[in-house]
Amino acid sequence: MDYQFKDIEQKWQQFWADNGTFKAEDKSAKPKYYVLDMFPYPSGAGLHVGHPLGYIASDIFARYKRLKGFNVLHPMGYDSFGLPAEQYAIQTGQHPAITTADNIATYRRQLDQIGFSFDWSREVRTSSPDYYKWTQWIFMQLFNSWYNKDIDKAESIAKLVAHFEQKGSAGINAVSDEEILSFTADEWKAFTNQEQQSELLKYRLTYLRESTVNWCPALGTVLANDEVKDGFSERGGYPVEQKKMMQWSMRITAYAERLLQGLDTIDWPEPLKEMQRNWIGKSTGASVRFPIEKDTHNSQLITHNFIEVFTTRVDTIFGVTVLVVAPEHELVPALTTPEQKADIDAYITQTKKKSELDRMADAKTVSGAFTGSYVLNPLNNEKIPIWIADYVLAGYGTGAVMAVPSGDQRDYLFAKHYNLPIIPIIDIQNIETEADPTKEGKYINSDFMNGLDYKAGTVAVIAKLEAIGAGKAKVNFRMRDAIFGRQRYWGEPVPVYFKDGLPHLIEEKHLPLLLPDVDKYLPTESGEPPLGRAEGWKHPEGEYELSTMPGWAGSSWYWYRYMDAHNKKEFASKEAIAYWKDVDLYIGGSEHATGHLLYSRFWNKFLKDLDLVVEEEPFKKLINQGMIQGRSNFVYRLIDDDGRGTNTFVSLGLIKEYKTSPLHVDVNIVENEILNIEKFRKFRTEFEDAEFILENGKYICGVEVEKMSKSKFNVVNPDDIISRYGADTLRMYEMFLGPLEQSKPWNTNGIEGVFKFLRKFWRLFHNDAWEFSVSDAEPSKAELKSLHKIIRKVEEDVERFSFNTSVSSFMIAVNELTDLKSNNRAILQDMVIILSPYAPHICEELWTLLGNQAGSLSYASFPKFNGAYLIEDEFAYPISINGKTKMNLNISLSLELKDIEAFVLANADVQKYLDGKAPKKVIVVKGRIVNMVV
RNA sequence: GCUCAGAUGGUGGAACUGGUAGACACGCAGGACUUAAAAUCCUGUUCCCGUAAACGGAGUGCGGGUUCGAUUCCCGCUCUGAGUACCA
Repeated sequence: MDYQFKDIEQKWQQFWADNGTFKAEDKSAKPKYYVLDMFPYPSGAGLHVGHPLGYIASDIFARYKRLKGFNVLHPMGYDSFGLPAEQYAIQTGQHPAITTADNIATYRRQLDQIGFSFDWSREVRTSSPDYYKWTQWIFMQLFNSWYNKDIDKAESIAKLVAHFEQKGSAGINAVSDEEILSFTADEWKAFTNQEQQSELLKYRLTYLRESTVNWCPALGTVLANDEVKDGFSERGGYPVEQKKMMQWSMRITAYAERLLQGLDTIDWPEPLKEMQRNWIGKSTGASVRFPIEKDTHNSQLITHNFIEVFTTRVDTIFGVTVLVVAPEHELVPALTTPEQKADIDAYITQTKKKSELDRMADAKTVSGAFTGSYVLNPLNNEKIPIWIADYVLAGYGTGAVMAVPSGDQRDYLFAKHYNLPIIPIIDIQNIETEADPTKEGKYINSDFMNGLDYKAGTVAVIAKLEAIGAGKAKVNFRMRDAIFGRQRYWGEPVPVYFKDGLPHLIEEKHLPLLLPDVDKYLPTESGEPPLGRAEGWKHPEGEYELSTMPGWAGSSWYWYRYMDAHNKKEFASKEAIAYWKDVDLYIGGSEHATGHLLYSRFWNKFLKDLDLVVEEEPFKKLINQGMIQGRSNFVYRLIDDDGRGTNTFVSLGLIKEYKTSPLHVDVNIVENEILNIEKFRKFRTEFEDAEFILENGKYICGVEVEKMSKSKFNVVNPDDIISRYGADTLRMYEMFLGPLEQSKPWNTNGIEGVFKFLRKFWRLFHNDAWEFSVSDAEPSKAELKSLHKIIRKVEEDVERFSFNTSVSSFMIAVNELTDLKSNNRAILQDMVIILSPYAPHICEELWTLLGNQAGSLSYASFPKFNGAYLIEDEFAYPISINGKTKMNLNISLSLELKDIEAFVLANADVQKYLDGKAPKKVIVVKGRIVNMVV
């Protein structure tokens, strides 16, 4: 029979599902291997052809590892809480659970068609109560923990309480809020329960505090920093503003250093690690306290008598000529003198009006206002004016900087603009036109530092500041604690109720705290989140928390649930975690670099601190698959003399001769840039009687690479490809497209080649009448050579994730075997095993036709490479003169270098090239090349 | 601005530690089969000169360098893509 991909693929997909072929074993003598994909959010649009790219790669790898004798865990699930289902619910009233279930069904059908070897018995859905029970449980563990810096680990809050009871707050080195109390053991015991709980909240790893959040009025919710792009929400593109709110936060900053250090221990793409490093943003410097000049400030309002700054160049402290604080800085009202009040107020109003975008666009304009107050340089008591300016950010460091105009360009521009002094502090500094941030040279104008270099100077100045209590070395991180609440419906309820204004965990036995039904998915009239509408949803002791968890909650631990997906007692059993440990290979997009991938590492480290998991890092190796972009096609509509569009279309090569305007055309009616005119006439009714100006009898379309989207008519659906060519072709073609990690436009132009290859492979097993026919003869030398070449090549390629080159090699091997007219059973059976990770359906079929037990292919052994079959006794040496190849010469590989040289020089053709002259030098590299210099 | 990745035929791409640049595939051109088309098969296909072949020349973004030999290593530049940004 000819290659009937439809029947074959359906048959085997059914077989795998019925027989649980890919079920991973929890106990096995085989070594484990865990291959994970980033699970999808099941959107209503279904999968387009770009989505499966990573899944295909990981599936090939998983199948390959099974053949190599590993017990492979390769699961799939859905990140099914999220905004789109809720937006849809607001518009239609349909419960997000229903939308989500529908979408999941579509995804599942589409995924099944591609023939993935997922162990579906372990499927997880983050929106299922069986799952989010454990998300809530982990939240409770975070609530019950604090970070002990002395042992650099999270510990139970009970331990902290015990310490407070015995020794008070002395000796505690914790990551906490800034305003913590100092108390003795007796004072602690004298606190009311209320006071104690309020104090403990400042230590908990998940805590409640008023913070400035990214509020999106259009979405009615708070967004994380990584969900905001350029002042607009990533989803929907709505404006985002800053707002102060009581919010749940996660103390991820406690793990900043470990998150940074851990990057050196994992095999991830360097750009991705770099993004996390930048996001964590560690900078080493010093914090310095500048005492406020007593006479000038409004002493009634003052809360402390100094301004603290963070600087990475504390060595430049003698160059400070102005202290600049953020307009939002808490001391601004106190520092403003009556004479300057009008200026300051005007400036603050002006700043508030500017959106974040304006502020960025305005980066070059210098602006600011003088408060009228001064600080003193702690090292020489010089009076330094205090200004406010919006180039200083309230959210970074302390919201105040010591400006050194000679060393920092922004400070330089500021000083120039407002005529403030600029003091050079390094002998080789050139500050005529701009700041010079050099660290070379010796200090001048710097008191006791004069003559020292950067290293010695920094040490000296920090020592001095510490001695007088005005500063100390400090490490600062850019990363902020992560906001953990959303004012939305479709997320995990926070397992907390409020009593007397303080949060309390619900009892563990009452987990999961189920998401209640509501009449509408909108905020209440009083502005409470949608959960405020749930009737009778109340804890006996108080009101439940009304926000839900953010999208990243459920995805921050899901890889553990796959290890033991149905456990009712634990998020995963100790035994399962001890066996599967961590993810060996994780494939997904780089867009999660500073979101999911950072939060997951954070939760993992936390779970490790509690000895609930065994590895410090969750994902040993990570690969980013590239984005598949859309490839849009255009037709060119003729414009008439009045400037109106006509119903005539001009082929691409002729548009220079006419006046035309481009128009997106559905890529599914264009093949190799040639428009299918009949289908085009049916594309839209207005084109029914369209006319065409053709070239060579064809209409050629224009091409552009854009994002894949419905409005651009460039979405290619895997279902269409599969019904035309089959899943095996789709799988191989997606790999053939180019290197996995590279972004590339989708282009169906070459798919025929892959389809032809599979037919050619099928034909090796069949005679001219399409009857199955293989020979049991001894394989020939040439056949064995082809086979072992491909064995080695595929092993090398798969191990370095170079799937595109192995597809080429398969083509070469099949071309060679076709030329050899090979139908040798031994050879072809091994070929089937090697190809099966890429094209599993056709291989299963041929495997059974060869007489093997159905379904046993997935656990067959990958053929062993034997180099003996590849040994050659001759090599066609390229003979080059001055590096230019002139001819090839067959020479025995057993010859020594000297003999090769003699053999080459004795050759008549070589002599012709040399024109009778002796070469100056002859380079012979055995098995590679002969080069002569003349 | 900063950080990172990349630039190879008409197209997607290959060349793993410096050793025959353009594998494999698409497209295109010519041919076979066919009443015809589709499908299939064969041949050619980096560019330039040349009727074809032989022969010759150029050639991996640009300009230099190291080397017997550079797509690969080094220096400088241009362009493209991604991330990030008054981060003190």
